[in-house]
Amino acid sequence: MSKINVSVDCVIFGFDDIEKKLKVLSIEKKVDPFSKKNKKRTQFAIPGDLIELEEDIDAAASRVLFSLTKLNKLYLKQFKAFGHPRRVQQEKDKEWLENFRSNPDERVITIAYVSIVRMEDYNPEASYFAQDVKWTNIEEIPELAFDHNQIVNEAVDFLRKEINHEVTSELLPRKFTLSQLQELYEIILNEKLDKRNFRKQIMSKGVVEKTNEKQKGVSHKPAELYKFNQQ
Amino acid sequence: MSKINVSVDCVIFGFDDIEKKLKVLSIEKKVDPFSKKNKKRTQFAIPGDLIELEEDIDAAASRVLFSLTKLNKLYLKQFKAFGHPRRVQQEKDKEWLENFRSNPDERVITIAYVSIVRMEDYNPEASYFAQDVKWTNIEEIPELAFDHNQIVNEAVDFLRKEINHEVTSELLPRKFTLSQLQELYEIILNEKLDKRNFRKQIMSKGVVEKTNEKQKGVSHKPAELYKFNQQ
DNA sequence: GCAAAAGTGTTTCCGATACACCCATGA
DNA sequence: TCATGGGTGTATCGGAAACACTTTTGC
Repeated sequence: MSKINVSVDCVIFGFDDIEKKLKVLSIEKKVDPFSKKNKKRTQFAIPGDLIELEEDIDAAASRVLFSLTKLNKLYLKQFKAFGHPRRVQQEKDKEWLENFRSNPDERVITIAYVSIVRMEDYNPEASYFAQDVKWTNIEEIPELAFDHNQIVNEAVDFLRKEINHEVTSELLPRKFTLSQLQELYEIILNEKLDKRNFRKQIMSKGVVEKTNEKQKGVSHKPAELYKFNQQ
Repeated sequence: MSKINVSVDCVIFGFDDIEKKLKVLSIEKKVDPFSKKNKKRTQFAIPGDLIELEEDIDAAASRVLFSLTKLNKLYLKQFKAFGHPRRVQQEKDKEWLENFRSNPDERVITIAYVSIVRMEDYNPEASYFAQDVKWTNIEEIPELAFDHNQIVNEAVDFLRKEINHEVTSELLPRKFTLSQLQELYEIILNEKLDKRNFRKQIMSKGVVEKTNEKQKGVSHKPAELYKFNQQ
């Protein structure tokens, strides 16, 4: 008999079109479910929970994410399993585990997922053992539960390696300027790109096309609006 | 209470320097531990087993591989978790599960690892529930237990994508010719490479250096012997 | 007319590819 | 002397990178 608790954890990146930042969704966990809200003891984490007995892992990731944040229908991609035997046995996590898990001392293996969304398209709402949900700049992530800081760091590397037009097509309004698209790449990759080279590259891949509309009401030359090609 | 069986499965590639083939290590499982050897019912699989309660996943991969094949000290790299709820509930696997698992009907999530070795450096020996171990050409893999065919296929893709000098440095004798190295790449990638271009590329990366020795006893111009640079 | 971002081409560099002949050895 | 694999260089192509000025608008 060697059955083990298995969880999924979701690193949800948010592209903030206003602040022009890449953020990560974190939940603030109720540590003690019976404490008053204003005398709360809390802890940050990324959304995650145990998977159910007969549940597919990918499905578990979706369900868990929804149960804690009400986010729905995200494309979640598995990127790595984390399973150090004591990854949930640090002092900082003890109280929460005792209040929310039937076997708080037992190890948990977790399978981590990533996704990225346009922040303004989604409105996460805290639910279940999350008492708050928020977006945090990736340079300002606080101490998280368990080994979640490590998971987030590896997810950032994964995202930067895997970025492509399929990813970015979900992160802009339907009609967008090439400068917006470039800015998005710059934010994810955390580096400046050359405007002319970027445009050449995008156009040569043929993934976007002109809409024949232009920006309006900007106090500079209005930009052409583009859209992603279907498929 | 939602604890789940978690296993590791190891896809061990072998580079066969004689036949010049890429192979995969498979075990022949005892299906019924009490049957006579010559009336055996068997089934092929890649080496894998449940992980233990307090065991690190990477450590489990090493232990399980050793327990079934006596292979030791391989560098195993995690590449993906597989967790379809019915991945161990096909008819073909039933008998083995009933004989070797205390809860044969229960789902198992597995975390898959890859490694690659020089076949002639390792001598796998069947052990535990393996009654035979063998190397199979990757084009000739039979039906395997569970979803192991899928796991092997994904491992091949992973290997081809990740091939580099660190990988290949373990697969040749300490002193080798550039033709041997090229052949190794050709076998892993399953495509012919241009001799001059290959040499230029290898030399420009500076990962190998001359030993100032030459092949002996070959009935053609003897080749220079090279070695990998330390570090 | 000024500030602000949009838009646009050319040159350079580098790595990838294609390609064919002479060399050293054992038999 | 012949069969075998070893060893070598150059030209071409294509993508990546560097780089600066003109245009259109709102104010």
